[in-house]
Amino acid sequence: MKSLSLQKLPRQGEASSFLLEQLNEPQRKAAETLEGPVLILAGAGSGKTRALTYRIAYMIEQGIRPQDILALTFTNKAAGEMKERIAKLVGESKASGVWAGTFHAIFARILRMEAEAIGYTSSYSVYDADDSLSVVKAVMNSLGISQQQYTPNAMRNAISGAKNKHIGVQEYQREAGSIFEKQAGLIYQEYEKRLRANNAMDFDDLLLNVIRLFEMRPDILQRYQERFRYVLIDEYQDTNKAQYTAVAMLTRVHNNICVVGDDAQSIYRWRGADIRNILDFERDYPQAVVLRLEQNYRSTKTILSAANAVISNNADQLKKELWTANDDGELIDVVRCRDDREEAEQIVKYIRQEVRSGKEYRDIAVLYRTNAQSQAIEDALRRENIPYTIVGGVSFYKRKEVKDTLAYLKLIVNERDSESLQRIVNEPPRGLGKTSLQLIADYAEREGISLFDAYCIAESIPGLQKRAQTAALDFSAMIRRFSGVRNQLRPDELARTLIDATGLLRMYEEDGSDEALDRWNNIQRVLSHIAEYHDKNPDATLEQYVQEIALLSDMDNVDTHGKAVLMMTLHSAKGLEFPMVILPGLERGLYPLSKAEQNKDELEEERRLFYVGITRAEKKLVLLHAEKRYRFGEISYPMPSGFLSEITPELLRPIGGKAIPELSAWSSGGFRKPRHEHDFIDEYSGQKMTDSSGEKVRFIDEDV
DNA sequence: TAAAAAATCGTTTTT
DNA sequence: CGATTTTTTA
Repeated sequence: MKSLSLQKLPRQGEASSFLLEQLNEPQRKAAETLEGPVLILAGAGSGKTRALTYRIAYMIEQGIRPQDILALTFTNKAAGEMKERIAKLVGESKASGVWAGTFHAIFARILRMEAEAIGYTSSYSVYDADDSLSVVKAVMNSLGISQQQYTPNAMRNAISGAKNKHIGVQEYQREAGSIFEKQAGLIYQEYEKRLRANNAMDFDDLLLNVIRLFEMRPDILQRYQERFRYVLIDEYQDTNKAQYTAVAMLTRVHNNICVVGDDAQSIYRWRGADIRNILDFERDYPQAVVLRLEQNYRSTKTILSAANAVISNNADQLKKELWTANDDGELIDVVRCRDDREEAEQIVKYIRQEVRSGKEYRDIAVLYRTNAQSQAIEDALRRENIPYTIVGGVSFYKRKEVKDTLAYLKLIVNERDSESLQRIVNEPPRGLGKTSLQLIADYAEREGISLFDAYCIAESIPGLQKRAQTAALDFSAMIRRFSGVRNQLRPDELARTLIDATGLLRMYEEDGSDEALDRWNNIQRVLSHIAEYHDKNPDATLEQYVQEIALLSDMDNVDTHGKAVLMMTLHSAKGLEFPMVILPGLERGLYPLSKAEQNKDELEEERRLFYVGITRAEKKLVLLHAEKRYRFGEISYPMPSGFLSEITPELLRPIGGKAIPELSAWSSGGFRKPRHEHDFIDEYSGQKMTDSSGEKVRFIDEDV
């Protein structure tokens, strides 16, 4: 056991390493305090990633073996960037030895290697939220629980919530009080049974099963404890109970755990993130060294003051004071718009103006609360020929044809994956309708065999039509044919011939409509993606590809250096920064969401989200809100967000109406009754404003 | 069985 | 409003 005193600790000014010279004082401390628990409270824009990468580089420089280091991040993108930056500091060969990835990706890898120990095979399937929802529906059906009374989504959330809190079926059922919870307990139990039967894990299982593995097999735990002598965790404020537990187990022996986070940026409570993990770190690790990175290098004084003012309204937080040596910068524009359409036009205007003054499109980001908001803005940008990239939304991987394609691949890797099987058994149509499917499923259940095995012996299923029998047999034979050669063929070739054999591509080709063509293209994209993957990982099997792709998000492929304005949700924007940030939709009911307004904790989370949004901006921040918005196909007249009045008025420049005197009145609830549209136009039409470039701009009445 | 028509829903945020 | 699911019809 090493102790701190054995460590070579350079005194102030006595830089021991070229690396450390490039850091400020607290960053350097963060980088050189290698042994024991370390908590780094890193404010927004304080060079957190820099401290972390230099720390790892310094470790390697100090002779720690790269493969002893485990760095856990929240997104694949963050992991990739970290690796890249480490490689720049210590060279590719050393950097590639470091284990860096998301919790889910790293744990999935561990589980693939140790699958047998917990009753899985290494070719287990990973179910995303959609898959698991569909299992919940099936379970509710078979248990005879009405989907009217409780929505499958609510049930899935209950199950996932329990898992994130590391609560198993037994415990959940024991603690269940309400009828809802009792029902959820039953569904939970059956759900687990089915996933296991399918040799499948959902996202939450990737964490839980690692804990189970470690609990059941101390020998295996010990191996990984030995292996990961140094563990670093980024975005610690967003870890959940399961992640906390797994990491605690891993680090118990060497106790070299270094976590970085900012409680003010915790925005995943709804997904089970437990802010106590970071708030209680000092209690959990009494010997912990606590460091604060409080100098912000990113934003102007104005932007930072606004952020500080907003977040100070939250009660529960660790004390830190973020400051900056940067200039005051421009005031923050608060733009009041007539409706969401005008809001989009205003955004266009700002982008235009910024580009005219010499900025690139990529310097600008539009960050919204909900994906639905992107539509109106997207239309306006397209109309105006402004290049843009939308992150997230309807994810590529969530599209029907892409999921179908992957389901075929998953099935040949894991025949027990009944979820994937049901998805594609009649896609394209093979003459296997609802009744036949039900008949086969019932038979499989009765005989206690897997769904796939039932398809293989379709000829002996009573009541099944001749035509359906042949279809089922042909289908299962095809799957088996490919399954048998899945380790002989190259993954890309295998995938291509399989998809060819399924007739999926042909179906869309024959359809010929624009939509079908689109789908055809998407399938081709998947296939070329596999080819690309094979080029990069020549030894990887299709099995590995299928498992890795399940953990990929749209965010991971975002090009922040491209030539387009970026549009995404605030959640996706965490960790990014832009010279100009535009935040639309600052209205009550939307931001904060109406659901959060009643609940203090949820309201505070919304506020942290706003804080994240503000602190993405380097130079210029624009806040917009509309007085009339289409929501749910209906017109609503929302009040401006209460968050707006939390910003010191001196930092704001109101545009589009007499916003200053009214801001506080609005947000304290003094907003007038929804007015009729003609009132509105009477009041504002023709009104002229001056924008920051000094030119006359017409805000209303400007129909494009 | 499959395609077309009608009804029903629902909205945070995502690894 | 738009996507998805259920019902009707060929």
